[in-house]
Amino acid sequence: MGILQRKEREKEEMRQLILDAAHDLFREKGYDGVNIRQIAEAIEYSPATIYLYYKDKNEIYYALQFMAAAAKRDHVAPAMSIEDPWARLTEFGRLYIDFGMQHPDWYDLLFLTRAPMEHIENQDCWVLGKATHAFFVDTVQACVDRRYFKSTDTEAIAYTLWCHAHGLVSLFVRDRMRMYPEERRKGLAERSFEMLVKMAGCL
Amino acid sequence: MGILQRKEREKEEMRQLILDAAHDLFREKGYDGVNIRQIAEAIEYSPATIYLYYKDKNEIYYALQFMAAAAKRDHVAPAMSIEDPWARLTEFGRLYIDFGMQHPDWYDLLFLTRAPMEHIENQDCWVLGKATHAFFVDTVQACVDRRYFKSTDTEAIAYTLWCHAHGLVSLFVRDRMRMYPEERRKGLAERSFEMLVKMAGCL
DNA sequence: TTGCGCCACTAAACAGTGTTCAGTAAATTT
DNA sequence: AAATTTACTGAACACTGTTTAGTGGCGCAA
Repeated sequence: MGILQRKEREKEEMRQLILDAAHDLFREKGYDGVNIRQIAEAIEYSPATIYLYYKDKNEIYYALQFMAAAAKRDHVAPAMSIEDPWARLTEFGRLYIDFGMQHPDWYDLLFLTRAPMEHIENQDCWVLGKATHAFFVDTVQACVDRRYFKSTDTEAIAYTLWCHAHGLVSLFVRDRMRMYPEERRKGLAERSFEMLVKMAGCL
Repeated sequence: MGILQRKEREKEEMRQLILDAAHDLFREKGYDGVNIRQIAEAIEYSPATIYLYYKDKNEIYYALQFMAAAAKRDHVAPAMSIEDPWARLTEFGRLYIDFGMQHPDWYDLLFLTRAPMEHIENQDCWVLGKATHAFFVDTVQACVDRRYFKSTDTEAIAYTLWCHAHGLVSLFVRDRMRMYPEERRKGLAERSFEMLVKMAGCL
């Protein structure tokens, strides 16, 4: 039954080929600028062929979103092995923001596009995101246990920190910092993060 | 020359008619769900007529965005007359978040759609936004002057507060709070805001 | 009043999307 | 070798935003 296996492998390779092409085009032209015909041309197949491997454009979208979630997890992974909860938390925050700044398109895909997780098809991405979030909350909990915060409302603390990091990145990614000159934006973001770290002790 | 005046008035009325129809459809179906033909049908004119009054769909978009900016300004206006800077700042924050929660579509239009302000056509909206932001920064400055904060970095303080409020609203608006059960999300947001207010004294 | 020109308006088309379908040729099975 | 299944495609469909070539009526000069 080697033929079936080969076919299965070829099918998977084709799915990956499509995804890689979509990914390249996406990074080059931004997400909205890519259409099915462009992907088809990139892999030298007809547009209709794409639909033999992905149900619709959304499925490609979801697959890319999963890639983004994995990339984010890998980006913040170094923080996970830090022993001290407080150092782990701050480094996690720093890396989270760093990821958003370095990969605005992926951050956008993960957190700024409209409700893409409502479809069951994208559960993989959602599971990954929940795992990362759980790790984050656990770290906050560890800090709470060691009395790094005044408050013991772990949930609210975690959410407040997340709000700040997400707000910071998304204002940057969606270009809502125009009142500050270009060259000062990153510096301002860094000062704000430092400020939050100091302030967090008062939470 | 009353005829010219009448024509001018009719032209303006038509522009408003289109805008109102677009606005209604937008609130009903969300922004992406509305197209030119639907707007045309709503006002009982042909699609081509729309283009006699607005250069393209973006111009309608910009006009709606301006309406959203005005609605936001009106929503937070009550805070502006509060004497005490600290009370003014907290009430301003509360109303800002309240606006986002009550009008997610408008908030989306203002702060979450991709770089809509890069076009000169939408300078009106931008001017309005900058004015509101300047008011916000002035209030923070007044608090700094009265030593409500430890830090004297007005810019960073203002930005940090904005990040939190914006992050809070946008996580809510773009439905990224799925790890919390529906009925607890608003409560969590409120606890987070209260926490920030307390924490702000440590900034 | 009459005829000319202008102006608001539109039907129909165009170009670009995502997506589907009938047909084809090759690979596989019988 | 014949039958069937598979992988693929050209051409179409339905739906976008937008443009164009008119058309009919209104206002104005004669």
